[in-house]
Amino acid sequence: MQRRGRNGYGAQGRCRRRIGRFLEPCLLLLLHAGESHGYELLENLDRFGFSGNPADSSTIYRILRSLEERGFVTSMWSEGDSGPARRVYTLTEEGNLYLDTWVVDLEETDRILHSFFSEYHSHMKTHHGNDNEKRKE
Amino acid sequence: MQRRGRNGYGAQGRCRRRIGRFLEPCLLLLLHAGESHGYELLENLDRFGFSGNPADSSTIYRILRSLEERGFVTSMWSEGDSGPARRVYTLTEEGNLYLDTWVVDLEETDRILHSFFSEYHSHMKTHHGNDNEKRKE
DNA sequence: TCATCTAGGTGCTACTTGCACATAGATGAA
DNA sequence: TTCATCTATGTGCAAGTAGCACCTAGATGA
Repeated sequence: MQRRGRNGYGAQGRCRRRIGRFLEPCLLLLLHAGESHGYELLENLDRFGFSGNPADSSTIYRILRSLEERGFVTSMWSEGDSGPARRVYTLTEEGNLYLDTWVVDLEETDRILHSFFSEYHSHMKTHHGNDNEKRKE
Repeated sequence: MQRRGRNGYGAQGRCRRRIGRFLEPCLLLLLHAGESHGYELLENLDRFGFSGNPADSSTIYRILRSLEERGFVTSMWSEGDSGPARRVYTLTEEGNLYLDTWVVDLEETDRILHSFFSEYHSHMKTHHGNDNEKRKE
C-alpha cells in the first residue's frame, strides 16, 4: 500500500479494458438472438467482419465454457436431427446484463480508439508526408 | 496440414488482430511527435483517454524495450537537467512504417467494432427493452 | 538524515488466443 | 464393410499482453 500507486498508476484495482478480438461479446450478442451451439456460433461470427481472419474453434468452445462457469449462459446436450450431438447454449439474465456492461466498455474503447485516430491524423496533417523533418534538425 | 483448416478456420497463419489497450501504437504515435523517455510517455498516454484506468509503468518500459529489440526505436541515456538519468527513445524509419501498419490494423478493428454496435443496436431496437420474450415461448 | 519525487526496471501471475491434435457420431461412396 | 469426410466438441501447449508487488538509484528539499 505504501508502494503501489506511488506514481499514481495501478491504484484502482484490476479493471482491464480488454478487447483483443472481443469474441466474448460477439458470442453473447449472437446468443441474445437465440440459443445456439458452438459450431453454429463459429460460423455466424463472420457476420461481424472476422471473415478475413476467423476465430479458432477451440477459442470459441473455451469462451462458451467460461461463460457457463460464470453463470452467463447455460448449456444442454441436444441430439440433433443429423450429425453428432450438440451442446446448445442459452443466455441467462446475468449474461444479458453482462452483455450490456460489455457494450459500455466497448463504447469507451471506441472513444479511446478515435482519440488515437484524431491524434494520428491531425499530427500527420501538420507533417504531411514528410515525417523525417522532426529528426533532421 | 491434413487436419488444420478442416473446418475452414485457422488456415492463413498467425495474423492476430490484437488491440487490448493498444498501448504500443499509442507510444509509437507519441514518439512520432518527437523523442521522449518512458516516464514522460507514461504521463502523455492520458491524452488518449486512458486516464480513468492508466497503464502500468512496467508495461510501458517493457513495450519500449520490445520496440527497440525489433528496431522500431533507438534509445540513448540522457543526463537531464534534473532528476535521475533518462533513457530517451527515438522512432526509426522502420518504427514509422510499423505505426502505419498499426493504423491500418486498428481501422479494420474499428470496422469490426462498429459492425458489432450496429448488430447490437438493430437487435435491441426489435426487442425494445423486453429481451425475455425469445426465451419465454 | 530522511522522506519524497523522478526514472527505470525485474519477477511472478493471469488472461486471451492460436495451432496442433484428439475424439466421436453420422453419412455416403467404393 | 471399410474408409474418407463432415459435423461437433474438446485438450495440450505455447506465445503475447498486461497488471501487481517489489526493487534500485539519483536528485531534492525539509
